[in-house]
Amino acid sequence: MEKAYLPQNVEERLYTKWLNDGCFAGKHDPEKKPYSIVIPPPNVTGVLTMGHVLNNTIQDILARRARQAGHSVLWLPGTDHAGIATQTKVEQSLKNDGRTREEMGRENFLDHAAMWRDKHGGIILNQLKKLGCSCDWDRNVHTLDEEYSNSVHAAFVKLFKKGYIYKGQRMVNWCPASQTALSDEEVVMKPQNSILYKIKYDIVETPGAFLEVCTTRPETIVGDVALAIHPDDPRWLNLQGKHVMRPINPLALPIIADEAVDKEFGTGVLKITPAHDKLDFEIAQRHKLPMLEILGPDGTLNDAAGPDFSGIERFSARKTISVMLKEEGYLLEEKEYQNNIGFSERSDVPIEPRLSEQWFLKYPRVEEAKDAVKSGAIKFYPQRWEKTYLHWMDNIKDWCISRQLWWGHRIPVWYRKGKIKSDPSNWHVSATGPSDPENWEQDEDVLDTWASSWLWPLATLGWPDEKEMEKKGFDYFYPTSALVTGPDIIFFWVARMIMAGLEFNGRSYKIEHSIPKEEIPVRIPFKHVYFTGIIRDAEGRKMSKSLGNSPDPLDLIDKYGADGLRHGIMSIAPKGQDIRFSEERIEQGRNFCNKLWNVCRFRTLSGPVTENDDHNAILKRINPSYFNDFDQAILLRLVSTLDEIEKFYLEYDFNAVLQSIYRFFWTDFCDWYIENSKDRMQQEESKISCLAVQDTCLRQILLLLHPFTPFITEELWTLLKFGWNSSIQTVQASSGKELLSVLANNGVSLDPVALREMENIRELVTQLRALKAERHLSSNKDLEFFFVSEDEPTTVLEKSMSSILNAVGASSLKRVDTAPTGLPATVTPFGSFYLDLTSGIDLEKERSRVTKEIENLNQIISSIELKLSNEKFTAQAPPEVVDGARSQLIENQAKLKDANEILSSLQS
RNA sequence: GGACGGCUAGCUCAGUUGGUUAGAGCGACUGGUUUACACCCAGUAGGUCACAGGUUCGAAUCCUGUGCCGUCCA
Repeated sequence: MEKAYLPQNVEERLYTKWLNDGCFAGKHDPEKKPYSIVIPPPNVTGVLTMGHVLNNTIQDILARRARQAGHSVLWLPGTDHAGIATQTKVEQSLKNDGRTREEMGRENFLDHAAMWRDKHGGIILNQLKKLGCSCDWDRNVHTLDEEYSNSVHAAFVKLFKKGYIYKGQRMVNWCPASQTALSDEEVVMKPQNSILYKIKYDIVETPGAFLEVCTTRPETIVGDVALAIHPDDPRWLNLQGKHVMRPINPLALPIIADEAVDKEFGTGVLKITPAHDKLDFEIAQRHKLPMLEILGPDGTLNDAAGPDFSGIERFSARKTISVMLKEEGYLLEEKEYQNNIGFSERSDVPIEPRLSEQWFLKYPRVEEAKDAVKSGAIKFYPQRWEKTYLHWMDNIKDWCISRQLWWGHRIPVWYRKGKIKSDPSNWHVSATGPSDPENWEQDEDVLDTWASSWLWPLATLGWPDEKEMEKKGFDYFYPTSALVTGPDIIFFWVARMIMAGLEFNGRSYKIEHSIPKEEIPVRIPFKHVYFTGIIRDAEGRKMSKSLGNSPDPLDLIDKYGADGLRHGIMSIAPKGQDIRFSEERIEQGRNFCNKLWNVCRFRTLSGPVTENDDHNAILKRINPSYFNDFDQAILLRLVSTLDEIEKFYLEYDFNAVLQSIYRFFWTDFCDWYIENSKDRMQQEESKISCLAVQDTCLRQILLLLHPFTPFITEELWTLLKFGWNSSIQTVQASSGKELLSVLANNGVSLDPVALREMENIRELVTQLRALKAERHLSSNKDLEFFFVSEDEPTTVLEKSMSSILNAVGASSLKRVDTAPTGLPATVTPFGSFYLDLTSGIDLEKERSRVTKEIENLNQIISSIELKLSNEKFTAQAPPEVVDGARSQLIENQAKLKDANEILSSLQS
């Protein structure tokens, strides 16, 4: 074996082997329990980010652990088409060649975009392979695949027939950059430093009188159709029936009263621009006011804004108009004002509320979707995200699902040529289209990408095609076991998938029928949702391309290995908390792998590994006559570690799992057990037995680690011959109970007392090492210690003497009747130990050290005494706590006595 | 404005229904080529558990309030 672990020698070779062996195929196997996960589909043209690394490592851990547990596992991979993002990129590349999509035409553009996708797409899938992800690649799905598209269309048609999809002229969030409508969820509110303009509107009927109106958007004045005031406002009575003159493009506008006006804002008078503001639109509808549209789709003012402004971009129009108002004396005041403006999530430009004709979806199964989570049919980890989910569900509004794009699923609605489009009797709605296509034209719009990916767990398993569902094992794998995703898409995706699952799954699809409660658990798309944290940089900022603070995971894999990266990222990912990334942690992941490699290497150097191929074969080599406290203690720790880890997995507490493995492996096994084994390797019989215990531990360690670090564990599994020609992938770590019973079957029983004794020995060794280290004698192995002890702890000591001497680096521990004077000493669970030094002792320094220890003990003792003297404590606290305090008092008093004796031995 | 999360050692974080002397890793410092591992080993220092009240025999942990940081919603 190499002296250091070299992942590049292992990872690619093993991954290829796994693929060739078909280890990751999700098969319908009635003998096994199913376990399934669908990947949150990344953007097909995206590249791997640290967020993906975290998210997919977790999924791989779940998949691999389930495989080890004997489940038939399906981890279904795929990508989505990311409508706006991809189209924007493709259009940008066209623009660089001096072309536009409009001049290419829809068909050509889509061909071009598909080619572009095939060229740049799928990179991320190969990156996931590098990371070791055990996806069933043969099942890879893309949202624009024909089959997937069929299910998107089928869902649309079903919902349309049910009356849940409708077309309407509504206020929508318009993105002037991508020139499409967006859903409410795609709008990000940002606080902005704006200017609040106070503008004078002359009252037509009363010359010289005027109203003051405040607005941050003076450019919309040319779209004003009225002014509004609250009916409770006392001024309203005087103004009833009167008109004001619009200061730009002069026109007499009515003054109206509406309860929606905020009396507190500005002057309490609101200008009504119905085509460009949500509230104004509602008010205008109530008062039957005209809709005056003054902005075009690209955010420039149009002809309706008048010849002075037509063609001017919205923000320069704002300047132009405010200057005009000022010059003409209509601008009364300008002041700085902070308000929230909606920005397009994609293009990062302010969205424009715009009146347009769009397709909307009334969400199905809202109540059932809430119930599914409330009742625990779907569990969120951490649970607190339920609140966020339910709050959104409580305030749910119809979803604008049409997008003015070409890249996506075209809406399956056709209009009869030459007839009025707005009349539904001229519509054809079907997944396959009309039989006489020459007489129809299809709707120009495509669906929101989320309106395709909300079907992900259904459609990837073949829904709604019965044959495909059968082939893909729908009934076997659905509902999926767990979903791993970020809380940032809880509305976009998680909530919508739940509703889609409830709506579409089930053979008994009936229109307008509510779901019986008992059907909820079979219709839901997943049982558990695990929300990861968001990866931030060392300063706590989100990782982004523009900041350049995101490391390339592939570079990290080259540097530290995929296992190192996986281990590192999992070690810094606390449950449900955001994660501060630091490369040092990944380095530690690599170091961990190297440590594992080396301890296994040491194992191969210590003796043959020929009898390792099954658990019993290993345990049979344990010889009870050479089975000592060290063996007892490490196996007891192994048992408790196995139990602990099982518990942590149930809570999806991966961080705790890893910590638990780390402590057992590094501290208990390497630092104590292996170190103390070295002594026992001298004799053949004790060596054989000791190596059997080592192998027992290593075997479980590899099994436990395999989900986290699949490559190195598989490699070592083979090198230590734990499986006769078989992979680690389908072998499960024992539970504590199982291990105890299999040990018992092989004549090994464990006594918990050993663990306590081992703790005492550890404390002794540590103390003696410290005594040496403080005097820079740690490399000196010929030192002797004297010790004074009142009771007879020596059996424990004698039993482990050579290991202790080895660990401390001493030639002997000699019991003496009277304390030697003038020697550095320490109090241990086995009495006072004196370091035998003939020279170089600084008595003053020794005294101050012991004095400090005495002070510390006194403090502890007095606090326990205080506690015990409190009658309420002894009466009310649980007896075991009181007893604990008492025995602790005795222990510390004994230590104090020893320490005092040591101090007096140091008086010259 | 509302909701949620965080504040524990220099840094990153554990700390399970309140119960012994609050832990780990990294970093710092000291020493070390001991039959695997310097990607390592041994040891040392380092904490008013954000702050203020309260409940309790007992609070990092429960309650109330305040402050700061972050996220989401309006």
